Amino acid sequence: MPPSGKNCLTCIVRGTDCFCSLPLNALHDLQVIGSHKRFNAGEHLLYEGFNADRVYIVCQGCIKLTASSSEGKVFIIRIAGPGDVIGLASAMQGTTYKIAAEAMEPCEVKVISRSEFLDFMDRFREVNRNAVVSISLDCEAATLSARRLALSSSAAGKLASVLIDWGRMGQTNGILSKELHFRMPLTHEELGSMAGLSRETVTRLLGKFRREGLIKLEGEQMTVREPEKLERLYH
Amino acid sequence: MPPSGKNCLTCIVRGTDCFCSLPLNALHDLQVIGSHKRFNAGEHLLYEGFNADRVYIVCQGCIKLTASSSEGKVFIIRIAGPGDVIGLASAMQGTTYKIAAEAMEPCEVKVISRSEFLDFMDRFREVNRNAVVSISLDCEAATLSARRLALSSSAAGKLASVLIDWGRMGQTNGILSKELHFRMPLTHEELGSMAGLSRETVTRLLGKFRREGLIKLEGEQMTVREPEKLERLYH
DNA sequence: CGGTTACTTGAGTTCCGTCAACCGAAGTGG
DNA sequence: CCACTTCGGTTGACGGAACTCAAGTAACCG
Repeated sequence: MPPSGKNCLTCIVRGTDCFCSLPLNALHDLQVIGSHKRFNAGEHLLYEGFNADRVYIVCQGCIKLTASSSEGKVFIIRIAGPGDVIGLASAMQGTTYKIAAEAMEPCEVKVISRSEFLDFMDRFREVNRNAVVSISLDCEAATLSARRLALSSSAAGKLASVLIDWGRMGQTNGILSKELHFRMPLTHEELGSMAGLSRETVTRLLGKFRREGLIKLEGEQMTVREPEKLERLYH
Repeated sequence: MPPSGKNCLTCIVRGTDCFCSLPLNALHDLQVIGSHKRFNAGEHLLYEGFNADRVYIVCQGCIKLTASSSEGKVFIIRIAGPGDVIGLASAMQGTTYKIAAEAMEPCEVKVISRSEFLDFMDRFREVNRNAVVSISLDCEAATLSARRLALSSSAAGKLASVLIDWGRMGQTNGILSKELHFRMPLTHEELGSMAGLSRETVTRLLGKFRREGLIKLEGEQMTVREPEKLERLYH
């Protein structure tokens, strides 16, 4: 059975920063409100500028949150996964979405209208609390992106920062290990979109990092051998 | 009498996105919790990395929210003013502050401990709602900064975007006017810190904008004559 | 008047984006 | 089965934009 199985009560997607970590009575409510929906890879859940009249809770799959310029340049702010809520900040303000959301693989989500979600928040203080934490996480992710782009003056620093942040999230070996070992399914193009760099520059830098022994690549597996050294490229 | 006069009930700082726009009973509570404090220009309210155990409500004055690199480079994420809450996102997550806050002029703030604030949120659903909106605004500001830095490839585009965003906030003529007229009290250094540019580049670009008739400068008064044209520099 | 802060301008240099060509793998369709 | 396309990655050459360094001006203030 997939993580969700369309049932919020038996769903195994939980965790400290997971929106769905709620007491049973709230989960009962969550189960019956909104609707379940699937998206294929490449499909958009929502677009920038649209009226923020609903929120999405990710049940399964990865979703790119992006901002685009009129010339077609794309910036990836964050990649949302199971347990994340999408569109919450804009919906809470009752304005328009400030970013777009695009499925990176086949995804399952729960769609809840703004008004329904507001009611849901009013009924349970835990929902309120989790919503606040969800938006806070969004806020931190955006802050981190901005800081990266503004403070690391070199392309190497920006890319290093993206790799390390990504690695710290998806680390597959123990936290205690000095090395970071993780899956890196993103294309150079996507890494570039996160770091504000061109695809070619990403290729060149990853090659350089590899040659210098800072990272190791084996297919989708990436190992950052010396996180501190990589981090110091920030300069 | 200054805007606040240390009394939340008679304070005139209100507005749609103001945290203190609350019903009377909540204001009564707000009046008695926390403590009132003053900061001189240049003093720090909080530093990056510190335990997020309190939040600040700005009563009066402007406060820079900044991120700094180890080399001393500074990035200004946002400038908070009366009615804004500082440190909320980090406090809600119970982690550390991700940014620093520095008074730009003599300021008055209300300091509330994290636990006291959480209680306050639990007592009034309106406080909850306003806290959510406050964090959402933070989130949007950070997103805007990130988008600016990532998507505008030229320095001119970044600076233009900072000027226009600043202008739209502090506009002193009617909203209907095509031109943006506003106070620009920031130094070139500060503008650079917001746009991710060096001080010299800001000087050169402002000169260029002025020579091209895109903006007009009279002391602290700035007029953006052709916002659309300036905005198109985004390229 | 000296000291500080902000702004201005010039010269030199480097970094990275762009353009272009090319490779290998995977998928598609007749 | 093979020609064709697409996608992701790689590498080289080039040029321009912006950073840095440096020197100098202007305004303000005790």
